[in-house]
Amino acid sequence: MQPDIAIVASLIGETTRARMLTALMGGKALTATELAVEADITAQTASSHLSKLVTGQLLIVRKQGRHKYFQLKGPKIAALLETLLNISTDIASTRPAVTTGPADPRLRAARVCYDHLAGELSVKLFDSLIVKKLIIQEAEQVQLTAQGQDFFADMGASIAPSKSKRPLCKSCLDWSERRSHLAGITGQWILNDLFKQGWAHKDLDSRIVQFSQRGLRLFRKKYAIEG
Amino acid sequence: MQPDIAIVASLIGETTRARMLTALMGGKALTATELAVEADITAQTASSHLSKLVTGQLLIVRKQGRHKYFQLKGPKIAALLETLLNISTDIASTRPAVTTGPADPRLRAARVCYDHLAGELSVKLFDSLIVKKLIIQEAEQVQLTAQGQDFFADMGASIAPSKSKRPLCKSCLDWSERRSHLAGITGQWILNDLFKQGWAHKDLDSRIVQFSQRGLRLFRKKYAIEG
DNA sequence: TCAATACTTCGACCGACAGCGTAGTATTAA
DNA sequence: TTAATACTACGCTGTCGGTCGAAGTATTGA
Repeated sequence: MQPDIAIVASLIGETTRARMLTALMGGKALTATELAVEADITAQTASSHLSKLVTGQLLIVRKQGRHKYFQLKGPKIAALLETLLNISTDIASTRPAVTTGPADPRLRAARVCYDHLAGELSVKLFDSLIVKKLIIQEAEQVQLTAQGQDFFADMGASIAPSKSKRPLCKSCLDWSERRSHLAGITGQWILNDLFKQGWAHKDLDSRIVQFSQRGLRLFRKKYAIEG
Repeated sequence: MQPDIAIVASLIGETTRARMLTALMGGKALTATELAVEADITAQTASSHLSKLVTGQLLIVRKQGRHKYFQLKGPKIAALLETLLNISTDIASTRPAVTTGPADPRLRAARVCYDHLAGELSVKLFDSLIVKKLIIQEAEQVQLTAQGQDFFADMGASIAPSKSKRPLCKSCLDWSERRSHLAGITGQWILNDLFKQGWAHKDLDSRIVQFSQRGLRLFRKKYAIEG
């Protein structure tokens, strides 16, 4: 009668699979072996987990030669994982702090969150967009202002609304900064633009976004982020 | 380094606990025995599960005499469960339909979804609010129009914004109707108002919202819902 | 054709944990 | 005080499922 929450949750609720899913939040499709390495298990075990995740509809798989590329099935799944991540962070922080240990500073600075930018820099970006009135925030909803639409259009961004059901802008709670950053189509465009301009590249084995000196300077200038 | 998604997900990812959590989505606090009955297990097992859910920060507990009342820890948790419910529904519907079985028609008609109204009637309500331009919907975001604010204010609704971080309006995908209905503070107010006016009452052992003949008529009139 | 790589299937092991029976401790009611 | 109710602690059992080794199937490249 009621859809079974438990089957989806139990798919995520296993350490190894959770690690794989988190790795895939980078948005990039990964092969079975890459995911096996990521989760630190053998290929056989990985294969078993991945088939479960695919039949469980959390992942989709694309076969290419002798490789199989896995990725999150869609934004809904990504959103679910983000929500889980946020709640887990909340919980972890209110628990007798055992291992609050300082995370990798580069990871704190800038990283990929599914398909948009997260970390310190992204929070500053968010603030700057607010100050420049390119976006407005009400409660948990974020919207592009007319100025904002012009701003992005001028840079050649094709972020048409209504194309999909996905919102143009969406605030996403940053689990390292505990503040909002920008998700949604616009957030995605900004990240892609970063890479296209060559201002930064994504580390292969992690979610770290590594800026070049020049890239960081130009990025800050473009979005008026104080140094 | 990274908060562990798996521990939260695994708490939900067990059939019995999932049933308890779903039962608590009614928003009402329930005692341990009530939850044990709901999940069809003994009191001992229920006790064990509930203590896990409390230490896992998904539930809070209030002791009252020899009873212990459990409820979801907050709207975030409720939102997580809703998201899971939606995704599970999606998945269930695209799977070789084994048990699409017709749910309890009363449950389909009107039920409680955490703290707001769900089901056929709620979808019609949502449509009507759109038509009357009391709310507007863009992508997945919903907002109260000026007219809408007046409308609810005239009825004595104290739905002030910015009070909490919770949005005034929020669309919530209905798992029986597969369409949007209204959540958020306004959605909550509407449900409470329903009960206060005596137009409907909530079944004790389920999430069914049972309208009286008169209540249904007045409700439809108030929100201009076609019969 | 042969070798190397990528992934899957099968079978076995084993640890984790849901479930319950028994026996407790609070709290209420008579 | 006694009895009943609500919940909890402990120990046991049975099962589910994650893990890997070994063997097998596809795909690529030489």
